[in-house]
Amino acid sequence: MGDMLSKRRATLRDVAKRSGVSVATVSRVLNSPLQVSVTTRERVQAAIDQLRFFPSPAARAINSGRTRLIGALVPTLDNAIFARFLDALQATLATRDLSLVVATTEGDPEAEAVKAQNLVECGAEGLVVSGLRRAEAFYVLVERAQVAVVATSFFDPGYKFPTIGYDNKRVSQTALEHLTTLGHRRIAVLHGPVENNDRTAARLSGLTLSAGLALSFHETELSVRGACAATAGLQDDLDSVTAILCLSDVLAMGALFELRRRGRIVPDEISVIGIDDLPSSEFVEPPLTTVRLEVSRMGETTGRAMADWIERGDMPSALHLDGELVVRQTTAPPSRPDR
Amino acid sequence: MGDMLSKRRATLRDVAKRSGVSVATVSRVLNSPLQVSVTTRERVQAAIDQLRFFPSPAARAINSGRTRLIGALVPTLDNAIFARFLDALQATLATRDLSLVVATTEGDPEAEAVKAQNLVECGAEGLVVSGLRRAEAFYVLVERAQVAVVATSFFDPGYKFPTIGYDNKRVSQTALEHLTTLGHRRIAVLHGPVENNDRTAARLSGLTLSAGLALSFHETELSVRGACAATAGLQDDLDSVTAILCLSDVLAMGALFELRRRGRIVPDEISVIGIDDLPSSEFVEPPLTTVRLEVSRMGETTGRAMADWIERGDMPSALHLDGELVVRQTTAPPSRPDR
DNA sequence: CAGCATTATGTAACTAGTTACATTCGTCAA
DNA sequence: TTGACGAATGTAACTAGTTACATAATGCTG
Repeated sequence: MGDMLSKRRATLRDVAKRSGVSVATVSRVLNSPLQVSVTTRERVQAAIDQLRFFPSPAARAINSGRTRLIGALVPTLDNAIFARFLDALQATLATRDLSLVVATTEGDPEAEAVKAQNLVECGAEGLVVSGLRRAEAFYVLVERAQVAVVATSFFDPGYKFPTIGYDNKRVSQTALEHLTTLGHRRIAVLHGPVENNDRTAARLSGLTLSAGLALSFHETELSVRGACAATAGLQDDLDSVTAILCLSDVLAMGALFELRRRGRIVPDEISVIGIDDLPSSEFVEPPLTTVRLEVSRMGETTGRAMADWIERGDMPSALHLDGELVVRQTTAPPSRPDR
Repeated sequence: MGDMLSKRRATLRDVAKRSGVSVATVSRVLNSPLQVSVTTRERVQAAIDQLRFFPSPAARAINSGRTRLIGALVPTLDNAIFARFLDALQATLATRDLSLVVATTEGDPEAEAVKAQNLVECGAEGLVVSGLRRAEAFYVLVERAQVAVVATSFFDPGYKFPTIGYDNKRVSQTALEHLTTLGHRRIAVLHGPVENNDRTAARLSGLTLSAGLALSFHETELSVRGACAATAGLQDDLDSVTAILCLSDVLAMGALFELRRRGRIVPDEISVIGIDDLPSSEFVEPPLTTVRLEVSRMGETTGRAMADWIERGDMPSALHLDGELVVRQTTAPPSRPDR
């Protein structure tokens, strides 16, 4: 035994020396063992085991020019939507032997640019971002580092990068139409912060005022707690309104909770609709009517698109995913149609 | 202008040639600009810009011996617990200039070992795993690649790797004690799959039968839907039992939902307690009594521990986090104390 | 103005692998 | 016996950076 010398990690050269062959042969044992005769192969393998040799990823990367790393930039992981998206993205990339590096941005484009720089510096060959607002620094970085970029969570064929996602404007329209079709005319809209969240902005832009329609907008923190508070803050408005349109399910849950606390019966007295369709949306009381966005499909699609781009060089084209209205039990015609 | 030559990415040598200095000088401009005179610095910078030079991460890594990458292996991202954990972990690592590579294992140790191999091959200097069961291949890998490993989601000072987490046994005992203190004696226990989930197993092991205590165990898929079905399946048992102890909040939510559907009043007719304290646990109806596990603190702590280990070489010691009983409104003394 | 310190820059040897090309050796056919 | 071929292996030059050391150029002091 001669392990005592191992202060430093063993290198290819060490293995070569110990087994009395050249570095090339050791490299072959690692990468194309069949090219090496059985006897030497075994000898080299023994040396590898004895020295506990492990090839340096960096050295391999420098030769192949590949890191097999994809970076993802999302506002937060602590949100079922992004978590599910990343779960699917990671799984899909894994099937293509790509690993996923994640960074969170809090929705701030400047932070995104900084984190993107980090990701690229640690070797990301491609970046997945979400939302449409980028900082200037981001474009500079992409130009410099020549990384592939796919933007998700929205759809816009005219965007600087390929986009994979929903037409957020249309999605909120779907929700609104459902309410208006039922006969609702005076509707409160509950939405998360518009600042740094262009998906919210896009969804809002879908809610245009048509004749006889009265919309009141209420911004709140994007959380159950926030939505509770906002619903509580609606106060008297609550009486003048027959439905609450929540721009995401988390908010709808808060609204439902607060309405129940105040003894308002949903959907008899007031209707509620969300957007997203979280796993738990089906299980709140009453089960939530919502517009389903299949984020895990978005994740898969994004993963495939990115892998194809990186691997085969075919830059993906923008891909539109459709939101699907899921009618459950929180919406009904207004009890006292007011118009 | 002379950009037309840029078929290949520009290297340090290219920049050196173009600006008429040596490679060392270019390297200095990049890493310690103050050592270079203003005039040459500007000249070099100009060349860098013109050639759109971007230093190769791999080449840097090979010299520094550092990749600044930490790998995390979790069963899934599509679970608020792990997502929050990773969110905190990522954020903490980011403050130490480390990036997080994630891989999901579905709780399968074999899959974990394979993914761990991938992570190490793409350069991870440390691995964060969760749960205590490892595949043999995992140990071999760690030995070979000399990576730092921190195990989370449980606490065991005698474990092969430093552990950061809860004493799952004690956590479930806390929940059980709360119920017994209230006077419950006949309790149904709802838990997720034991296979490939040692946290569940540990929690179960905390539920020892003491005199006069009757526990019935019911395994189900770890989801709201699964818990609904399981609760429905309880059928007649439901009458003989005064409380349901759910080994995680997701299950408790399913139980609550199904109980309401069946017209059982919680906590008057039956008590329910969970473990985890999800963000929404406070907002279900009625608000869920549970044992809070601060996974984001676990994430922060793990991040710090890992960074210290990697950076300063101090291997962390096992760290125990306490679960905290949060009494809300789903538990009460049994209405018809049976004994 | 010599002497010496300081600053700026260059040379070349590192990091740890991969790989094109050259060499050696044995086998078989002519 | 010689030439050809293929398999096995070695040599050395790559990959793209960093850095120890050497050298040149400048400034300041005595």
